[in-house]
Amino acid sequence: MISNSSKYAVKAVLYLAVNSSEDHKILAKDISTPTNIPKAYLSKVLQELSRHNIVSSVRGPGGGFYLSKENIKTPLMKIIQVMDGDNRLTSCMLSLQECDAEHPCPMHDLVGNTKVNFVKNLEENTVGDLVKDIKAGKSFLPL
Amino acid sequence: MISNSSKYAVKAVLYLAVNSSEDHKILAKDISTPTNIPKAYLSKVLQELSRHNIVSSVRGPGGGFYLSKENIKTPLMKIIQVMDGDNRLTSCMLSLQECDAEHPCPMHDLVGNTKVNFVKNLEENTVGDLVKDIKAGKSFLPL
DNA sequence: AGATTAAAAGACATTTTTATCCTTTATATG
DNA sequence: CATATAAAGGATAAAAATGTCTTTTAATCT
Repeated sequence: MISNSSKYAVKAVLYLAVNSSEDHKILAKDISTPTNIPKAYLSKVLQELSRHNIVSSVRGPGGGFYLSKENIKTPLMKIIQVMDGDNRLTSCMLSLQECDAEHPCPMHDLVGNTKVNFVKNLEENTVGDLVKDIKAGKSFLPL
Repeated sequence: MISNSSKYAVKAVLYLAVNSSEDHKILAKDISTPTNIPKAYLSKVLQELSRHNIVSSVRGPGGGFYLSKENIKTPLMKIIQVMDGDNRLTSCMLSLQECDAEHPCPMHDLVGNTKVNFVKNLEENTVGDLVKDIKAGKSFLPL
């Protein structure tokens, strides 16, 4: 569905959203351990996320990763786009060029609405929205 | 969403469903050309599909691939399961073990219903169902 | 300034996916 | 039976995804 890298990215961002702040930054290794994401690979993921302003980072002593107020407003879709590219979720199920509602491929209607809803949800919901659910006990990040 | 191999598989099966029959078998290379699937790779895909009774094949002169009456009843989900395994579409968005309706991960509800519907559609619809749509002009396989 | 800390960056290794090529086996036909 | 045909099977190659390691850069603190 989405790549491992995307899963790692979402997990790490949510972990930061729940546990970090501008004055409580978290080291890569301290995200790696509770999330079970290999440290070196996670570092690469965080680096990429940082480059796209999805997470914030500071080097040196007292440094680490955290989410700014801006970062928290990131739509989930952006995380997936950065890690997996634009096409993985949105492209035609058979990778045909001319596939749309008027000229659907054989799988289009089968998947069409549900996929569109899915992507819409990812675009409309931000990191902050998910954190609200976690804090309200509506969903769980087992760490 | 689904792998390239799955896309190739669905395309090839639909091509056979529309163009072949037990007394009009089609060679791998004659599927490869119109579908733009690399011949050698397609052969591997067809081999795998044949092994799982999703397509039928006969060797030697006059041989080739075709779909039997039974083959046409194959649910689309089976094709994807054979090529991509069981988990790609159905597993938790964050690959967490304990993620279900009662104990949802943060992305579960965001995607949950739409994903369940999607998989249900793939399970309920067969190759033959898609062919009906194609023949009725409701969808298009551009070949 | 020098030492230490931690992310950024680059190089490299492994695994999986995608793709190609060559040999073998089954089938049909002269 | 010999030959040609076409899928099955096996070996190999290239590309992408995943994972690791080392060096460099930026920041902090004596």
